[in-house]
Amino acid sequence: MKKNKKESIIKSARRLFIQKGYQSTSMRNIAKDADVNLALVNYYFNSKESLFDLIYNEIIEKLLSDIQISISEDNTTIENISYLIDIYTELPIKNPELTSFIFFEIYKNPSKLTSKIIKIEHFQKAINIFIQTARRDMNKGLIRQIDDPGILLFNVLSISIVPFLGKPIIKNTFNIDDKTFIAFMRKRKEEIINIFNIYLNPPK
Amino acid sequence: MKKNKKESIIKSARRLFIQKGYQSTSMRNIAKDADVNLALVNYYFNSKESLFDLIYNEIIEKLLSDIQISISEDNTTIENISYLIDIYTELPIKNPELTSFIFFEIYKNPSKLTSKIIKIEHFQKAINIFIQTARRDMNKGLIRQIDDPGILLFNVLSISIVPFLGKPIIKNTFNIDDKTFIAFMRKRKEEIINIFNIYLNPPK
DNA sequence: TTATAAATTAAACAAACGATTAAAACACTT
DNA sequence: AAGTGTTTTAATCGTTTGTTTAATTTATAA
Repeated sequence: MKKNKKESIIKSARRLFIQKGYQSTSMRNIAKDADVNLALVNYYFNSKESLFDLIYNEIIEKLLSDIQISISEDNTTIENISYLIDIYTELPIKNPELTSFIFFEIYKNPSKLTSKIIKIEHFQKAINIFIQTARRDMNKGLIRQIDDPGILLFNVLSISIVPFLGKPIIKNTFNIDDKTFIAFMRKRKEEIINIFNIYLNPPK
Repeated sequence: MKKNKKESIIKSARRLFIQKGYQSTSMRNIAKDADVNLALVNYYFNSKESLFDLIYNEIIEKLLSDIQISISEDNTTIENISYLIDIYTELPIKNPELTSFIFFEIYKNPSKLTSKIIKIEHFQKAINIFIQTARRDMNKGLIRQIDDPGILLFNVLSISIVPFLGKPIIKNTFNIDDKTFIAFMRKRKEEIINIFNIYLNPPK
């Protein structure tokens, strides 16, 4: 439990920022949680905002790199979709509170994301690969002709990431525990893949 | 601009709470926006929290009643799905900031939703109608055999509501304006209906 | 008009906030 | 052991927060 104090500040800050958001997390919260003097937080990280930015960027990069490694032109479109759904089903199972953090913090300050545009170029690149692969598979007759593969990708991401945004709603509404919820999500994962499989199957 | 002061406080509070969330909205913000003395806010509504609850409940009720009126056993499953997608595509177009407000405030305090369980009974009722209608249409051979119609409903809701949670992300990533965004959403609406149409079409 | 209640205000409360200061404790080299 | 730079601390700064007080204005009724 000794450990480097700087590290434990980051650890506490990450946990609290993700759990309660920027506004609801105070520097005193962080200091107390890390078992460290308040002034030390400002000593290492000059301000609350810069500490937050550190954690924010860290998370965005992780998320974008995940989407990148799952999409490849060596895959079929169906495979790309399956991997995407899999990753974005499993990732929030491991980090249950991450998605709503992302959404809300971006929502409140979209420009912060724009400043990370360099990393987003990789994201855009992955999108292009997905679209090109889909066009290729359309020409091959492997999948149905669709207007805009970008919308398809968007729909895949939408449907896979939403449960974890709405987790508290779902858990409360249907009155289920964490284990049941995760089982529900895994079952749903197969179902979603099935939906896109059937949808993309070219009509005879 | 005269109007009842109590009403204009509610109006300002609603706008600010939705826009900035609970924590980032101060009583002084609200008072100034409503052009009213600070103490008057506490005079009419005893505390910040109870003022927030008022608005919160109002919004939840609106949202749940919308889902209720779109689902009916007189519809086919395809119709139920189409109406749902339509409503939840159009609703956030009119109230762009509503969805992320809902998600985040529920996320931070799920128990607040539980206390509205009476209203949620109506929601549950609508869910049951959807499921029964789906089972009926399965027996009729109108739609494909599916394991769990609840998951289907859940997927429909997921895919239709997500764009507005991610609106700032999308707008920034793809660098588009509001009009283009709305057009994109409307186009996508047809696409989504199409996906479920094809998916549910019973295999010969 | 006068009495009574409701609406509205200025002022202040204690508590919490992010940030800074200046001093103390520590680690390290010479 | 003395000196030096880094790490850590207690204390405090000026603001902002939600809420309350007590006084004042306005509306209502007798």
